[in-house]
Amino acid sequence: MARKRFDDSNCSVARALNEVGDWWSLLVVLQAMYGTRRFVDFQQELGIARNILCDRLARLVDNEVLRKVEVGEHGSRQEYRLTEKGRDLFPVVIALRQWGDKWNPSPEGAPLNLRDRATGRPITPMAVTDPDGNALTVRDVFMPEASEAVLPYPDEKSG
Amino acid sequence: MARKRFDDSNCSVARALNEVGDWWSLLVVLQAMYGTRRFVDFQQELGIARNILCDRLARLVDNEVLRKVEVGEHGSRQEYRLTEKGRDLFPVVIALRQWGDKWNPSPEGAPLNLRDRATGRPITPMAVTDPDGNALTVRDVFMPEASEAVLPYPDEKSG
DNA sequence: TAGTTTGGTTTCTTAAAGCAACCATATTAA
DNA sequence: TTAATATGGTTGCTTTAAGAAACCAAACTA
Repeated sequence: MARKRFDDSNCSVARALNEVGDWWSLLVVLQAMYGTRRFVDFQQELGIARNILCDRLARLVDNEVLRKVEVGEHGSRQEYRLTEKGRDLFPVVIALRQWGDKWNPSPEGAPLNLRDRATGRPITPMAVTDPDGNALTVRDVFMPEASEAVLPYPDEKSG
Repeated sequence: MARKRFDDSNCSVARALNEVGDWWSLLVVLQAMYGTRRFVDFQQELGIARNILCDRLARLVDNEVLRKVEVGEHGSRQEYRLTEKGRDLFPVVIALRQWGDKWNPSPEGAPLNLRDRATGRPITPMAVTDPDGNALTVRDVFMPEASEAVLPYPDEKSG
């Protein structure tokens, strides 16, 4: 690939993608959210090559998205658990899932629905909102610092 | 790369990543949200190789995230504009940005802040919520269909 | 004591990313 | 009128990552 790195980008999206923006990392995190903790389980559930899984797990640990924990008496078993930083990717994963469900509906039919464990009620669709909870589209927002008043998204006549 | 494809995966996150899960696609979408529409502008702002940009734009058009529009009398100028599907990635991008700002703060200092164009008020942090707007963590939710009651995320004692 | 589980590493092949040069059309500037 | 420049690519080459499969060592299990 000869990938470009974005460590030093002053765009936080680019920096975020640097950590979880490759094909597998976010799926590993998702799988961890499903409860998977063991190397072999990640490998089987995702169908990922072992060397790539190794690399991704190590990088996610380096970036403190996962934590490697020795379990068992003699340290022969490891677990990979989400850190707070990792669990904090929940909104990202759910936003992506909802986008996928909306625009590329599952061939299987019903999308996965998540519910509040306490009340049994379904989660609500994610949206960017103002402090009153009103949804905002990309056209409703602007960046105060931006010199171009037109940013971030100019309206189009026919679109 | 010899990348694995997820077109037929019945996981909508995997299918979503299939469309916008590579290094560049989401940055192209982000740039489009900033108002960029022209090939050369994408190229300069992102510092992406031209052939890769070509490929990504074509794929985003194929996937109906972008729309290619001929502008100018003689069709010598094109613009790439977000479709509704593309604009609908706004929550994904913002969730990712907020995660990046929280966990990998900009070396430059202040994170980019977005405000409601109408009221000037800042957008709120994104969260997965119940119908009353209460934030839910990954530990607060479950999947009704899942045979394993423990899914999606088992609590850990020391985590 | 032989087999299995676990968590890897190594080697090799394939394919994608990045760079730079090239190219055709259209506009602008001299 | 001609030359330069902007635009939107394409082509060829090199580097590097992804994927598959084999190998491996420690520990547990039958």
